[in-house]
Amino acid sequence: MPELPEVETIRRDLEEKIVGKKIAAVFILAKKSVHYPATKFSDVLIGDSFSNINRRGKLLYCSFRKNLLFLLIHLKMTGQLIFRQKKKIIAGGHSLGCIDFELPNKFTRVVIKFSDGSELFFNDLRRFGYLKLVTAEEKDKILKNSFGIEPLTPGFKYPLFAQLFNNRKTNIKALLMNQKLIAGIGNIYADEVCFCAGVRPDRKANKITETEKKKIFNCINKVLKLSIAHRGTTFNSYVDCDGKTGSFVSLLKVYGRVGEKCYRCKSIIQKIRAAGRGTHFCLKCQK
DNA sequence: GTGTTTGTTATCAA
DNA sequence: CTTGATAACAAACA
Repeated sequence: MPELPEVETIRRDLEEKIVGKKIAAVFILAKKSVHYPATKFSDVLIGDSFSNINRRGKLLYCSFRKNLLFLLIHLKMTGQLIFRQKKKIIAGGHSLGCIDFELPNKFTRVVIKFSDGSELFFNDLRRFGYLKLVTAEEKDKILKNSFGIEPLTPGFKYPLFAQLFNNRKTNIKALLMNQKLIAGIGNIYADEVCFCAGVRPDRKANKITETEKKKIFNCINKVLKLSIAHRGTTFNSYVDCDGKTGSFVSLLKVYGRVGEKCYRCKSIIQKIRAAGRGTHFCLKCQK
């Protein structure tokens, strides 16, 4: 379940690993995962190279050196982007510079092969994610219409954030997960931010006090930054571009901890359904 | 066989 | 028109 910290980790990895490398071949193993005619998709990419890897919320968008189209990548729930250097076979049959699982595997949907022999694998168990080619105009339209304030940027200022609460009758969890209001927060970080701020996730947005709003604002910055520093949360299928797990899972305070003791007050973590999602919180620490 | 997992969109209601 | 709540999708696992 890649959210902002996981997608940002992948973005930074890709920037380092694939930018400038010449694309030699593209293999589309699942047509559904590519939102563009398959042969044309390959034609556009082959011979070109990535020039920039950007992110807005949970969406990656990449530009190319030559072609003017943009590649949008959404991992949805189970998408992975794994980069593998060319296999180096050494004496004894072991290989160097490889991750410890087989690629491609049965969840590999697209493979992009570079001219130096390295490969990028798009794996997606649930097939919700996609690779999509769009024009600059389409890209701009999507970025403008689909996303609200971007956390961790200079534009993420408290007064702007506080405005989102005005006259909103929905609960704070739904507000935090609404991509058109704030970009990048999903189910895990919505729960973690609410715990950090001491606010129950099912509280109505328009009943949240000024002090609480400030706490929520600060907690968004704090939680997301800390998670990025730990290369994200691996709960189910998320891995970085080396196929490695993120370690923020060990710092989760409430998500996935139903029935366990709150680290802060020792009372039992509750689980309810809010905004249509499994929602975790501490009765004592969150009001 | 059943319930659960979630990012996003579709749909319907107010 | 806006907002909100809910279902649906997909696929695997316990």
